[in-house]
Amino acid sequence: MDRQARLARIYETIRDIPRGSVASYGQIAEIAGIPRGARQVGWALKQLPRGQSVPWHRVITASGRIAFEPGSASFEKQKKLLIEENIVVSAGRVDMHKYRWQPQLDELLWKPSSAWDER
DNA sequence: CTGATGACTATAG
DNA sequence: CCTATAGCCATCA
Repeated sequence: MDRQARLARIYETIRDIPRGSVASYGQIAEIAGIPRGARQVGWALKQLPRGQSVPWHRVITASGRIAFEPGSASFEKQKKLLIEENIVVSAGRVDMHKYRWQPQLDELLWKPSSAWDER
């Protein structure tokens, strides 16, 4: 799998995170078929062109923290986006037990689920 | 090829 | 909770 394909799979997986839920870098990597690729997910998001429809803010660390340095512009931006979808962010942290995305098997097998809504 | 880097993670103290 | 340590792995100088 080349770089482009990996980037595409990572972005697609993140697009599947429903509004109001979050996922960890490692979780996204696994679902995208890249075991132990947490750092690659972080790298992919850093490469993400602005204006792309990828909910990058729903990706946080496995411990429930926003990966950016607290107080930084990026940190505040992500916090704002999370709060906008009613996710509680306290001290830069999110309750993973409460908000962690738990995809069902059918969601993973049938990705373009949104396509059904279109017809 | 080599070593450094980092939007990571798990574990130990 | 915090620090240290060790894995991890694509990418880049």
